[in-house]
Order: sequence, then C-alpha cells, then structure tokens
Amino acid sequence: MTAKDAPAARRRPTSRDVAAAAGVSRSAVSFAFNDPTRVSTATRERILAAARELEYTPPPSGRTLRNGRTQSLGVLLPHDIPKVMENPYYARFLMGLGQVCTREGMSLQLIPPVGDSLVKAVRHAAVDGFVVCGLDTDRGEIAELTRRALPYVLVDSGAPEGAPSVDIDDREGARDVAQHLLELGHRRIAVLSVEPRADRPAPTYRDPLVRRIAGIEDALTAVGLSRGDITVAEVPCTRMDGYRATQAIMAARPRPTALVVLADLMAFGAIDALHDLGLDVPGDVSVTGFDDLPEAQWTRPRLTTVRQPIVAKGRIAGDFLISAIRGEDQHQHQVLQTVLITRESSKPPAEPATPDGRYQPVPART
Amino acid sequence: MTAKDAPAARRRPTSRDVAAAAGVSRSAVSFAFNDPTRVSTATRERILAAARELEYTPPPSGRTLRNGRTQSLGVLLPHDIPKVMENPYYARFLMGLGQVCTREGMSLQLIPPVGDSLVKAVRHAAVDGFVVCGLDTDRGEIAELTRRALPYVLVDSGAPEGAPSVDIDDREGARDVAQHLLELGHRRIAVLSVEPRADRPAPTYRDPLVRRIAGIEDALTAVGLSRGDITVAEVPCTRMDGYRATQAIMAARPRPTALVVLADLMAFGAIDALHDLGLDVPGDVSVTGFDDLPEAQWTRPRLTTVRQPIVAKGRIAGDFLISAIRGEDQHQHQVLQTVLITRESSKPPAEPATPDGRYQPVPART
DNA sequence: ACACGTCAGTAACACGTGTTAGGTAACTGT
DNA sequence: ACAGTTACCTAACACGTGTTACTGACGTGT
Repeated sequence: MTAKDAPAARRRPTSRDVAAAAGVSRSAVSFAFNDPTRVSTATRERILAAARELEYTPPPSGRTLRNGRTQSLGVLLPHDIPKVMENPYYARFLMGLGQVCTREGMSLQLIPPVGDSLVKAVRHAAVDGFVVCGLDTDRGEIAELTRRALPYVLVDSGAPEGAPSVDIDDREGARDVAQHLLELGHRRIAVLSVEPRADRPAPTYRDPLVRRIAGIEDALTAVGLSRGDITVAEVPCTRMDGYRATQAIMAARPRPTALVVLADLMAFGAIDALHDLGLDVPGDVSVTGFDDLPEAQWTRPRLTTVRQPIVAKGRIAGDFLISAIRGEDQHQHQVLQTVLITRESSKPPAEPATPDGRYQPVPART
Repeated sequence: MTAKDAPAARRRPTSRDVAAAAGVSRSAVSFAFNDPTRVSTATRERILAAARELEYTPPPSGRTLRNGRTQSLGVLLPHDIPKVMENPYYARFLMGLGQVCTREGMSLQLIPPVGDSLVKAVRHAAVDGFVVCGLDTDRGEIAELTRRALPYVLVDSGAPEGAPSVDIDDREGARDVAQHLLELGHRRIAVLSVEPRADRPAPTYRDPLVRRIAGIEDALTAVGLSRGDITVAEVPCTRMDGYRATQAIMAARPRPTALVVLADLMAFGAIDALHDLGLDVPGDVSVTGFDDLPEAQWTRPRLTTVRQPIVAKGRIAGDFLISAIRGEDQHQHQVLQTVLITRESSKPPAEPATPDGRYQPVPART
C-alpha cells in the first residue's frame, strides 16, 4: 500500500480544498454554506457535493475569529463543577438559563475557576457573554470582565453599578423566616450559614449571605434581641457539611430549639443529622431552609423554607445578557421577591413555659 | 468633551497596540504572556504594564485558531437544556465529568440540539472533544462527528465500534428488578418506559431502553411469561409525565399490582400520582425505579431501584475523552455493573390467593 | 447599436494570535 | 583581538474563515 492509498495522517480538508474540487473560488464555498442567494443553485449543489465527498465541514474557529460570535453563553461559577452540580439550586438556575439558550439557539458553557482563579477562566473562555453567579464583593474578576469587553450580568451580587443584575430580596426573606420562628416562640436559635471563600487572602463574605444575616438581625431587633443572642456557624454549602455542622451545633447545652439554615441543601443534611441523633423534627428542633428546592417538599417532615424563584432568576439573567449582547443594554436591574413557605418542619418549641405562661426567654445578658 | 476625551466606541486593543505602547514587537508581547523564558524580565514587566494600561487581554479567538485548542469539553445532549436539567441524573453525570474538568483545568460546554438538529449543534461547537449522551441507534450525528474529526466518547449507546464508550449493564439491571417483583409474587406488572425520540422521521428507540425491556423479558421468560403479559407505556422522561402516565395506567381493570419504572425521575412522579389516587405504596401497588438517584432514599416510601454508578460513568467518559484528545486513543470500552437496591416501595401483592395458595396468576391467553 | 442594470463569481482584505527561523549585540575564552 | 557562544528580540508565516468591492458576461429597453 502506498502513501497515496492510505494517507496516514491526512490533514483536515479546508474550504480551499473544496473550492478546488468543485472548480470554484473559496468565496463561492463560503457563500454556498452561508448565503444561498449569492451563488446559483447548480454550483451550490456542486459545492455541497464536493464538501460531502471530502467530508468537509466548516470549523468554528475561523468563523469565530472572523465575526466574533461563538453562539454560546458562559456561566461563571464560584466553585468547581462537581461542587456546583451537587446543589440542585444550580440545576434550577440552569433550567431558566437554558430556556433562553433554547430560544436563541445557543449553547451553555460552564466555567469554573481554573486553579482557584476565576480571572484566568474569564480570560480563556470563548463566549459571547457571561452570567456571573455569586460573585464576591471582591471585584477582581469584574476588572477582568471589563477588560474582556464582553457583556455580563451579575446574579446575587447586590445590584452594583455598571452592569445589569438580577437579585432576590435576601434580607426580607431571611427576616420573614426568622420572624416566623420567633413568633412560634423560639428563642434559642442557631443559624447555619455558608462559609466565606477560603481561597482568598482576606476572606470575603458573600453578599447574599450578609444580607440574609442582616434580615435575621432585623427580626431579632423587632423582639428586643440582637445578633449576640444567636449562634452562627459557617460551613461549605454541601449536604454533608450541613450534616456535620448540625451534629456539632446540637452538642451545645442548652440545645437550640430552632435551626435557621440559609440553604435548603444544607437543611437536608441537617434533618438527616437530627434524625440520626434521635431528635424529632419539629418536635425537638424546628428546621427552616432557604431556596425552596423541589426536594424541600419530599423530605419528611416537609421543609419550611423561603421560596425564591430560581428558574425565573436564570431566565431573566439570560434575557438581560442577550439584550446586552445585542447592544440594547440599559443596565437593567431586577430584584425578585421571596415567599415564606410554611410546611411541617417548624412548630412551637416543646420547652417548659415560664411562670407567666410564656416561653422561656433567652437568659438576660450582663 | 471631544471625541478624543471619550472615544465612544473605541475598538478593542490588540497585541499590536500593546507592542507599540511598550516599544517592542508583537511577538515579544505574545512571549511575555505565554513563555516567560523567551523575554527578559525587565521588558516582560514593561509589556505587562502596557497591557494593563491599555486594558488588553489576549482574546481566545486568535489562540483557538492558531493552536486548535479550546480548553473545553462538549457534552452533546439529547434534549434542550431545561429538560436535561430537570433530571437529577444529569447533575450526577456532570459531577463525574466535572471532576475531570477540574483536574484538567477545562470548562464544560452543554450542547443541546439547535432546532431539533444535533448535527448543526456539532458543527458549531468550539470544543476539543465530545461526550455524547444517549445517542440513538440512528447514526446521523456520528457521521457529523467523524466529519469534524474531533475525538468523542459514546455514553449509553451500546459499545459500538469506532469510538470509545461507556455503558452500564442495562439488561441485567432490568432483569434483576423484574425478577425481584416476580419473586415477590407480582403477575400484573406495568412498565413505564421512556418514549422514543418523536422528532425523527422513523422513531428510533433509545438503546438503553431497548436493553432494559429485553432484561425484563428475560425475567418474564424465566417464570414462563412473555412480553405480551405485561403492559408497556412510553412517555417523555419528566416527573410530570410519570405522574400523568401513572394515572392513566391505574385506570385499567384489573389494576396492575406493580409498576416497573425505568427512570427514577418518572418513578417519583408515579409515587405522587398513586398517593393522589389514594393508593398505598407498596400496600396497593409496588413501585420500582432505575438509576438510584440520591432522591430515591428521600421519598416516602423509599424507592426500590436499580443503582447505576452515574458519577463514575461521567468520570470515566471524561477520562476516555481526555486520552483520546491526547492521541492515546485505543477505543476503550467500559461496561459498569448495576446493583438492585431493595427499599420500601416494593412488597408482595395484597391480592387474594388462588385456591392452591399461590397468588392469582395472570389469566391464560387464548 | 448602445447605455444600463442584473447575475454569478472572484480577488483581496481583515480577524488576532502562536511559533519558527533568523539576526544583532553583548559576552566569553584563549 | 578575535572566533564562538549566549541572550534577546524581530520578521515572517500559518491558522481558516466571512465579507466587501469589483469584474465580466449576459440580457433588456429604446
């Protein structure tokens, strides 16, 4: 067998090869693929036949370089993909974003930090725009985004200037759920929050969590308490970390009667942990979540939580990004409302009432 | 304000601009960014300073065109993104794939069909390789994949020739769960399967589903029954379709005593439907799933199902793809085993026993 | 017969980078 | 002092396309 018979590593055919095979110019090939009106149907057929024969298909690299469009949206993620995919929150969010992709015929690129650096990730991503999820108050990445001169939309970053954004009213949502527990009579309350980014030199708290803590303080203030009267634990947002943190929290004496968890995923772990500790929910401990993932109504007991419209958040973020890419950008901002969903995981504490018939108040601080 | 003060639509700076600003050649700029050994540290600093000043960052389009690498893996999806993201199966699968991305510093591109055409999607995607999920026996897309001359790995397509692949032993898994129900004494069994792709001229059944049906037949044959003795319904793989299909199935008289659902997601919907119909699971109807999603142990009753190692499947597919991209391709194939997980949603039927003390057999066919 | 518009197709440019071969000055050893 | 090596940098090429301005041929109305 000669080299001609079986060209071992034949290079990929280019539009030039097709042009030669069809006896036309390279431009004609391009037109045949993209703008049928510019060539006669006869030669168009001939060109496409030649392309089929050579197994030619126009590679995206050239087109991308030429007209600057990739037909794909980037999602800048705060963690690596496995950690993100563990949280059903993101599945919901991507459903909303996916609706936009379907409508616009685009694909979706999941962009995790490379080696703990989102800046590098932003640099290398070949996309038409970014949806930025849960960016810190640290604005290093934003600087890189403006460098790239690509449109972007900030999600859960607190409606900053200079870019469109989508947020939810974290503060009110957290206030509602804390108020709910306080009205039920709970006073020994533990909060399970999401830890700050550990990979930063000066760890910065995530904006939504700051707002949620503030909302809880609002509710405490309204009944004459303050942040010092509750305990706050911070762990990574995984089910397992919620499980472990709850075990640690429940070792305290006196034990909290209510657990305010600021993410449903961790609340699921918390319920598991309480079950394994032999504690009844909500008999011994009330548990509340945040997000209202679909799974929240499949747990037993079903989870009292704060519903946020996650799918809508993704869809709106996508819509904002699309209009920014089209240059219709007017830096739109949207704040979505939350709703307290009261289910079975919260009820009044079973503590002995005080002499005056009210629940035991938190001990006065000196 | 003059145009010089506020250049309205200044074009993005290129490496040439940086070179001019730093008083060096364009090549030096490239080296400063990519290969520090090729330029003195002094000028490197000067170049980077100039780049920072001009807010220059090398765009990926040029690099991609030049060296043909995009640093991202493509996942070819059978449905649009919202439908895919609804199924926790894919979240698990992407967790496994994400592990590989983390290790290799790559991003992940979700590529849905554009206008019902995966071929177009394959054409436009700028990736280094494809993981192909649940491709039909129809091989139109594969032709386009070979055209693109990009590496790809087939998942759940039945170990074809010409490409690496990852599969599970669908047939044995389905046989196990069917045998489990038959041994419990069930004879009136309904199967809830996933519908064939409706968007095809000649609808083709998905390979894994064909294998699972075959496995059920294996179990039936072992007890002297055949496929005609069971009913099979096919609906899209969503929770809601599982719900509706179950309502329809349960309208039949005599009612089935067991429901073999070939995807956990649909089984969740089935359990909902049975609950809403006032039927007890497993008292009135046993239900089994397939996949063993984490959610399967949070339903009440907890779901008897066939566990498949979804995360591992994703990771192995990613590993195969990486080695194919590196040219170490030897068309590896892997078939992963399943395990029957017996939980609470299956138990013997509560039917009146026949005179000989055995459960009512299926009526003989004429 | 001639100016004119239309159609099919082409040459040339632009997109922005990475990298190879080569050239110049400084430096080193004898 | 001079040949040889080294350090640094540059010119030039290649990657593969989409699109604008243009050319030539052909038909058409007067």
